[in-house]
Amino acid sequence: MPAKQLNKAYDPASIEQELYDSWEQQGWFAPTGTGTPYCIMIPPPNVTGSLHMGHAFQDTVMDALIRYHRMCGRKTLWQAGMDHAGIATQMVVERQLAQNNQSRHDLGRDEFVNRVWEWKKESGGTITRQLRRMGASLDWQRERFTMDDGLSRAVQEVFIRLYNEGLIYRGKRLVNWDPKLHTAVSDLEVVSEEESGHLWHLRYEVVDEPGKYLVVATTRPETMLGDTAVAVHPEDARYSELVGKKARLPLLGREIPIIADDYVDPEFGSGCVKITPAHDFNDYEIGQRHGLEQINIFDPNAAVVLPGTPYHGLDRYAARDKIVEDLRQQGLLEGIEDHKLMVPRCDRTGEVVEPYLTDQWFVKTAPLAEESIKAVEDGRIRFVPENWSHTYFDWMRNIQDWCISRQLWWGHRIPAWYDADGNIFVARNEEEAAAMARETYGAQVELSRDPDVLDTWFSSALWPFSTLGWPEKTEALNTFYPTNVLVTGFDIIFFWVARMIMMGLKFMGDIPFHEVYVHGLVRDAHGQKMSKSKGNVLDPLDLIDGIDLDSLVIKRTSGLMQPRMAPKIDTQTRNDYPDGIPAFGTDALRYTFASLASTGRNINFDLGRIGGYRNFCNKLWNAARFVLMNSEGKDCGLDGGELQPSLADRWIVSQLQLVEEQTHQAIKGYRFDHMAQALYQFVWNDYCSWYLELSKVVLTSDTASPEQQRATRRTLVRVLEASLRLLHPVIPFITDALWRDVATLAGKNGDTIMTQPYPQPDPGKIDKSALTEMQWVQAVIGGVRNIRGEMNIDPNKPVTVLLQDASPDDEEFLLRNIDYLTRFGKFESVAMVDDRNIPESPATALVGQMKILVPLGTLIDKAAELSRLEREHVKAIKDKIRVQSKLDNPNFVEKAPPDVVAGERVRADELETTVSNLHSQIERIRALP
RNA sequence: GGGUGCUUAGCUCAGUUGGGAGAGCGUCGCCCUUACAAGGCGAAGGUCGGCGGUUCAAGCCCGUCAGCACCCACCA
Repeated sequence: MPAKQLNKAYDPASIEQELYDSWEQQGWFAPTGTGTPYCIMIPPPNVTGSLHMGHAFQDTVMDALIRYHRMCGRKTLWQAGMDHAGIATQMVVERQLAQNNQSRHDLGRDEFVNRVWEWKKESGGTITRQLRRMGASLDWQRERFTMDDGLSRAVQEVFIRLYNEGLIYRGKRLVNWDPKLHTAVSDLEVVSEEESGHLWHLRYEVVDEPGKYLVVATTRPETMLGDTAVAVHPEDARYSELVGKKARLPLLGREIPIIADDYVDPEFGSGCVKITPAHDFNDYEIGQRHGLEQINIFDPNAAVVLPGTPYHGLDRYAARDKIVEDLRQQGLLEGIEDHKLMVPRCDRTGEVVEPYLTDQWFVKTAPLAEESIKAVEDGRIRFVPENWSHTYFDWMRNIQDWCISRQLWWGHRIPAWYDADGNIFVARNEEEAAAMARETYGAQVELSRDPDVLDTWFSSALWPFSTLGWPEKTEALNTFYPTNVLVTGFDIIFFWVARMIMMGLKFMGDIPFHEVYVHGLVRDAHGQKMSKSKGNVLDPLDLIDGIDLDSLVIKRTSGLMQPRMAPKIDTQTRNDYPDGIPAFGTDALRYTFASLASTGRNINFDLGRIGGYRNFCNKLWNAARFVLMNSEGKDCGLDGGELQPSLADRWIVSQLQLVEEQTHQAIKGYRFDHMAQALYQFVWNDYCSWYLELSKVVLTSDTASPEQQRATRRTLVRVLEASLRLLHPVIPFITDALWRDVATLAGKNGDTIMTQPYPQPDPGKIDKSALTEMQWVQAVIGGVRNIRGEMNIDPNKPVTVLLQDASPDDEEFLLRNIDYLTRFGKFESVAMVDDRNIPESPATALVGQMKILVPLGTLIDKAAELSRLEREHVKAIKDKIRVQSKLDNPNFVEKAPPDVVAGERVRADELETTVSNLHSQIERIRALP
């Protein structure tokens, strides 16, 4: 494509979609070659999900790693797939049914599950479409779903093996129960937050001691219906004589024991605690210790089931009100105080979770955890940043058994059957279970299957090997397991990371990944969590495509949990984005994420930054246009021919080696922010601001030789081409679009940049003398530019430049680079002077010992020049004092390393000259009329 | 109650064996210079949260205090 066809301005929308389609159609996302395998498993997004900023960030990081390693020649797989998300998905479909006034029970289990599958087929792939918009080079050919046949088989296999080893058991335990969903949830799925409540003080009479009573304090008076004891501290003198006696439970009149237990804090409240083993986790423990009865008082809706009492059928909160009122009337309510308490809610439904006694399945985790702790301790698995391993250890060392059964319909059905006596047969299918039963009984018996399904995280835990074909011994497993790195947020270390490690070690006999790169959570520009209710959510696709203000407002204010927030969000949004959000394109978004990917902490997404990176893309785009204009159809040294590289050519090639090295190092340490900054600096400052401008001197010169022009064109094209490859992992679209135009000019062949080798630094190409000389050129030009800027000299007005006190090196540099200097500083002329012929009133700048003089004659703005010089003078004096005081300190000279001392001496000398030069210059300007 | 992390320019953040304080955005001044005004050139701006210690030398190491954020936990 000829250069003139490149648009003048970078327009992401016009390139991105087309390129992605071509990548996918060509099959370039699949692993190829014979290199060392490299594999990342995508954390499978929920099938109900849509892309949020956290995904977009995480996927950018993973895609950058994948593209980098693919270009480095590794046989690279980024495993695609989705999670069936049990609760979330079931809720979506139930909500749809509810719109037609149906419940899942109206449909029946089979029909309901069919309906979920249908929904999944129609709208379950939103997020995979969005991933494509992000440029994610996932191997879609291998896409898996946690409920597909292969993965379901893995789930069943794992369940059966764990059961047979005694690592899965079934039992009646107190679990977290969601009374709305009618299912148990695991500890992790419960989030407790502080809420305002009350502390009720109740009087329990002591049996056989008329008039004597104990006062218990509770935040949940309704649970008193299930009390089976009152506890005091064993050493609490106030109550020691009562221990062993009985208390009479108010309202019901049951007699319950008064017991002593260390758990009770004598300082808190009255020092007496009511014990409800069936509805409180602590009380459950105490009940176990003391052999107390467990009285369940709720049905699955958390309504009271105590036939014959006035509370039967009341919801837990209605029961609370009535109980408190009844106690008051009987004079048994000692008092009520306000109280802050932690309220446990289900993270999916927001419902207050009820501790509830039910039969559930559990994984016995301790034996699995042991090996998993070792794997991190001995470094087989490394957390990045390292401190997350503490979080991991902490949890693993105190791990509780994992409740894996859910009373839902959508999920992997538990492979267990029961006979009429409640005997359990865990098997691959009903026939097998029946055969087992026959063996036990010697006769055919009626079996019923366990209705429950497994926790979604159970199948997620197998993801690193189930996706690769386990339990078959597949080639893919052999090649890609263990995977290289897991990229994830710290919020699911317990849910997922820990469990994958346990399952991987158990069933593969090896770790699931070598490294865990833990990133922060994406927040808004001020560190606030992005949430619908705060109205500060940014949709990655809106940043890519742009969105007008009204649409944004509508999006943010519709479907709110608290509709009364809408006006506030409306105003706030109109304030923050008066013109809506412009389209930045995927590459700019990705570059922004990369630049924010520093270790560990939160990622505050500042809209101000994405604009800067869009501009960076535009810069790159236009640099490419410039290069194409100047090299297409011209001799770029492809056919051989002598080359005479300029200083700038040698310099930029040297800088390229340095930035290549930095880039490799940055990726190795997962410091995408460093990578982004190094490449930004190189492309914008070194390549565009300096090199492209310097190249014009050769390209447009009448006197430059063909050898010089050839060398410059060659350098121009090759450094651009290498830069595109360096940048490609982060900004895949623009780099491929440009590369396809630039490649042949740089002597490269291929259909896409994706599969080109990643640039490797060659120390042999670093030309130190070029670096030194270029630094001098930059300093001289900088000095003159500074004078121009500060003196307000018209940028177009050529100036005479004189150099004083030049060393032989300075003179040599000047001679060699006079073309650069005249062109860049808009010099009218440049010459050496000695003390005798310095002009009347020059502005000055210093380069080492050398003085740059720009005679201004009567044009000089005396005040401006003085203030400029004085600023520098003060700074130099401060530096000088600091350095000198160091050198005056004998301890420093004795104890600091010699090279440091020597360095300071050199610096002191330089500053000495600088100060005196500036001083005399100031005197001279002052002396002017 | 335990634990972790953070505090550096107006804003968002880098600063990895302790040795001359940085970037982007924003601000100010001058320029529509033939790749790019989504641009060019120049400039201003910081007692690195407070205090103490170690050291010749501390943004960096140690202690302590303050503030912020998050995680875990059974105070009824």
